[in-house]
Amino acid sequence: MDIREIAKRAKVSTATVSRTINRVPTVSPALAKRVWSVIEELGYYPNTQARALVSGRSRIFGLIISEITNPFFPEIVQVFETIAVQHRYEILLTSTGNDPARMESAVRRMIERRVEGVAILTFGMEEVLLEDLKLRKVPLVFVDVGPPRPRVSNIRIDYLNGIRQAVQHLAALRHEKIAFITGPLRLKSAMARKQAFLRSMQEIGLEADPRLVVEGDHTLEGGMAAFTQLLAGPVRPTAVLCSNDMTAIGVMRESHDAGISIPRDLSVIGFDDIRLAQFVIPPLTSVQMSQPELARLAFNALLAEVERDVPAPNGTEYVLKTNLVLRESTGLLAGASKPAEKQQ
Amino acid sequence: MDIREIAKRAKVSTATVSRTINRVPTVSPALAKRVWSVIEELGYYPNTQARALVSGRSRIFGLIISEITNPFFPEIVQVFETIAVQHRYEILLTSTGNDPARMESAVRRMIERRVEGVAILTFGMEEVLLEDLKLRKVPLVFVDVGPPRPRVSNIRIDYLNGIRQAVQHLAALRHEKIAFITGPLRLKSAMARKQAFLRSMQEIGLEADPRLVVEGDHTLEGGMAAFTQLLAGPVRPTAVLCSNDMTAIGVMRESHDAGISIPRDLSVIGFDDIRLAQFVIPPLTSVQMSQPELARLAFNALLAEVERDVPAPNGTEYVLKTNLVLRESTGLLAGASKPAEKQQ
DNA sequence: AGGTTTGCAGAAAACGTTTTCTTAATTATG
DNA sequence: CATAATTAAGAAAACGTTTTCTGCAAACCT
Repeated sequence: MDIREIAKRAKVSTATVSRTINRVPTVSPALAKRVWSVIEELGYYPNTQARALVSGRSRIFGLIISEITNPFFPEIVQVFETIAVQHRYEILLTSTGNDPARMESAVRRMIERRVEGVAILTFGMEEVLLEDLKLRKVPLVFVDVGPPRPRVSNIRIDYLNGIRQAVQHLAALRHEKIAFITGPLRLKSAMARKQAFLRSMQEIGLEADPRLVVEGDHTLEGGMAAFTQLLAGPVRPTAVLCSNDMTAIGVMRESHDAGISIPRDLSVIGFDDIRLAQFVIPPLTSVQMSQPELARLAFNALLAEVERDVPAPNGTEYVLKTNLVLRESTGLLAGASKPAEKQQ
Repeated sequence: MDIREIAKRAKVSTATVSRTINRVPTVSPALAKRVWSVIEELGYYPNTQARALVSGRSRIFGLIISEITNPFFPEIVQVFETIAVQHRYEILLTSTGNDPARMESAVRRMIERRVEGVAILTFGMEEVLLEDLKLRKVPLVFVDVGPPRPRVSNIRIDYLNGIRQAVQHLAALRHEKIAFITGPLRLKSAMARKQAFLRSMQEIGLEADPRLVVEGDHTLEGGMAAFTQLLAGPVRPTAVLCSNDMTAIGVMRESHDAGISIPRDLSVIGFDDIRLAQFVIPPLTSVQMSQPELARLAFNALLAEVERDVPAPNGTEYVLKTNLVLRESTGLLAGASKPAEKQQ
């Protein structure tokens, strides 16, 4: 059943049916009513591929993430999808596992489906592979990529704000031996978090002991391994800041096994503030990077680019703040006396 | 840039280009080589919507799940997507939150995109809304829906196997006051799990105290609430079996706050065996329902239906087994003596 | 009243492929 | 060697829409 069938039964041309469906105002109410009633009656749904073909608009956005099984991403996907549906867009989702081969295949498939834009939320693994997309003038939005280029927008995460709060929070609790477990350092975002940590330490005159900075991989297991490594090292940290929440949860898991009590013997801070952070024991203090907000920014960046009729010379830069949210995984350094007492 | 451009430059007809791309064997190697080199040179990617339009095959499957933020689903999505890509299919993903309105919109969008099949993994919220799909003869695969119908396959979960193991495991540890926290009972799957529990209890002559069966909602918070309700009740359970892992994790969280030690004071068993179950403290004993396997079954069911040239009168029924996996959240009833001692 | 807008709706072209139909050239057959 | 069968590749139709182009009638101006 197609538009011609509708046209025939409503005794109008296919053009009129098309105009009716698309609510073009020039079609007279009488005809429109007739057309709609036939459409209802036959349960006709227009064929999107035919529409896309002639109109040149697929109404599809691509969404590239690292791993859907990483709890950081599902909420982003959820929000992105919800907004997309509201705007009558469909989304083509791919987890690439940060694997260049899979990224390439994803990009290719998206081009073949003629997506109108792609949000790349892999936090720093893009660059190389996306030439094809740029070449085809597909609007893109990245996280943490350099300065905006034509049709390429950027969401800059203000890591420093939240991480500084975290470091200062620990310092205020008298911690000085503060460890940092990084993410995989080939990710720009992981590098940026590490830099923000180092800088925050320096700002308040604390030495960031290189032996207390170890590399993780943003997974729970990676967090466990990294913490084991810290425990085996020469300096025992009293607090550990992690590049993401899964890492922090790994640390909590491992320290439980090692009989280290949180927050009594060790303070732990995560990053991302995924939902699960509220539910671990004890609830995890974390630097929040709002996932819904990130999804919204990414979608709107694409939409703005698509709907712009005068193409801007460059994409827009958006900024996402980060903020510390206090829970129960941090505490006063064991054995630290209160300042008042110290002064006496 | 389109197929005609390629044809012109390779000095062949568009038909030949099309045949080359689709690896139709009748095209001579010499021509094929010429065509491919032009394709490479120009970086040409075929337009999927044009292909779909004329061939009548969209190479898209729909995947409807309850909530992507529920940790049970991401792994399913992951595996489903991976297999789909291998078969050159794309997937249209929707979380419906079990909301009929969202389900309806999802179905409509999928029909408009002319999906070739839809996997509905909502575990028992389908029925009503899918008439449209059935009407259009779209192959479907459900979980836990009744007997197979034309073009509708079914994955039957063998709940009893795993739940019986769980109940018998608890019984073997001398538990008798075994509570059960259900899922939302409007889900058929939740009902089925509850029934399997009741039956397993009965089989071994244990009374399932109705006061120990409370309704949860398959969320962590729901688990906390349900357990609180149990604690406030007249009978204190020594073990609790949960309709899914998130519920069980909620119970663990709540019992920690209430100073109840697991497994010393309380044994807890989950259902699903999501990855997180291994990482909670203590690691959660759970009834495994393999998510990768489920995803594979669902995809293959659709693929089989699509590739069948003689349409079978009915869809196929697949069965997914469940099995208990032991970890550390279950233990001998406090105060129970060993059987040998008892007999002395 | 005669010409010029304006408004509505149909006819037909276009979108980029696949696929069917045709044709020309080659190979097999008696 | 003539004819039939086979093969390779081009021409053209088809897929289901949107959109441009046309045409006609009604409304508007001097």
